[in-house]
Amino acid sequence: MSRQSDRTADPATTGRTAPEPPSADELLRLDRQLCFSLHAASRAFDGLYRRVLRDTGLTYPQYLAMLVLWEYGEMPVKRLGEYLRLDSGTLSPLLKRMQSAGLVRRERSAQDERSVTVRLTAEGAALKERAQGVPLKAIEASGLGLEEAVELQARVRRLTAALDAALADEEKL
Amino acid sequence: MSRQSDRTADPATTGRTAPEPPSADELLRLDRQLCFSLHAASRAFDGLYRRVLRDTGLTYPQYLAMLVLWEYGEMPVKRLGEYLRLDSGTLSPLLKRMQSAGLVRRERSAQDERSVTVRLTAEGAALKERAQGVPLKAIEASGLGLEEAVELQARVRRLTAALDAALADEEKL
DNA sequence: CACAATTAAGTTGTGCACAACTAAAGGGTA
DNA sequence: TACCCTTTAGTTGTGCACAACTTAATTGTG
Repeated sequence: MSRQSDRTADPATTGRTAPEPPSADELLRLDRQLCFSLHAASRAFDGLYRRVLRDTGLTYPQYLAMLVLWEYGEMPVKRLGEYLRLDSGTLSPLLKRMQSAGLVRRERSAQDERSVTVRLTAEGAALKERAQGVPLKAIEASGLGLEEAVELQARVRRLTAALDAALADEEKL
Repeated sequence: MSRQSDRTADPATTGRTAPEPPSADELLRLDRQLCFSLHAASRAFDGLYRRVLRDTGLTYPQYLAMLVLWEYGEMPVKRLGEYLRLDSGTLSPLLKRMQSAGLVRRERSAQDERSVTVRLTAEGAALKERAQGVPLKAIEASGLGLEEAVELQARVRRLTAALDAALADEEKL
């Protein structure tokens, strides 16, 4: 049941691109395919982790925050945001929910009253044991080998860097 | 300014994996890197499109919906959701906003009163011209060549299929 | 035909992401 | 010291995503 457009061949699906530059319509079609794929992949990934994390009670973003805290220990909100690429507008309510769940505490720093230090509670630290199985399940479900996962990670990281640079460097675009 | 853990070597960053299976801690670290990268890449992509789409007034998900409608024309909400991998819980309010913006109309189908057909308005169809420049700007900002973009698209699509299959096939996980 | 099961769309509630803004603390310089 | 500027969190408002549920129309089967 092909749902292909009946008008023209589609270089993005045939894998053959004509030597002349693609038309605006062809670019829109490629854009559709690439954007859809990335957007859908991101949400599929979220869905997988939602499922795998179910019995830990964590959401996917909360799991990401816990991964940082498990690995590096307590740190200011600011630094956590740098790791997670999130600002306080997202982190403040996220951390508030995690505090309500008993996973972390937040305390104003004594040295710098502007800064708030995020610490794991005993419960939060203990949750690491229950999350031990998560990465393996996720990698298995992704159908990627370890090597492939590492390579994909590097590639995607370069992509992010390029996108952020484009956004930051040229205010025009 | 390495922020590496001081305890063990990190196969995910050194690019060398020991022959023995990775420890649970190493898997958590790899998981952190891969999840972060994918999640951050997705949001960086969103951010780029948010910027590039600014003067069209479209959000990124709205642009994705418009891409489908521009390419394939009117269709039921159900089918639009299949293209976009979105259910009515997301699509209903999204389409309502797009209708308020004058981009689409929604009409109950006469043949099947359960179904709602989504159609572009003249204004919505005309917006395609103003969006002609979007894909090129996006691809340039991503630092990908056309070939690379196509290949990445295929790879990411396979990943999504694997994830969805894992979610659907085994209710255990 | 009658009635249960299915399907399509919408609604409700929760959480994430981000822009724009506010509040408070810290740092630098005239 | 007094003032301004920067930094750090937090708040507000909007939109997306999804689970769970509701409503209404259609289909299938006895």
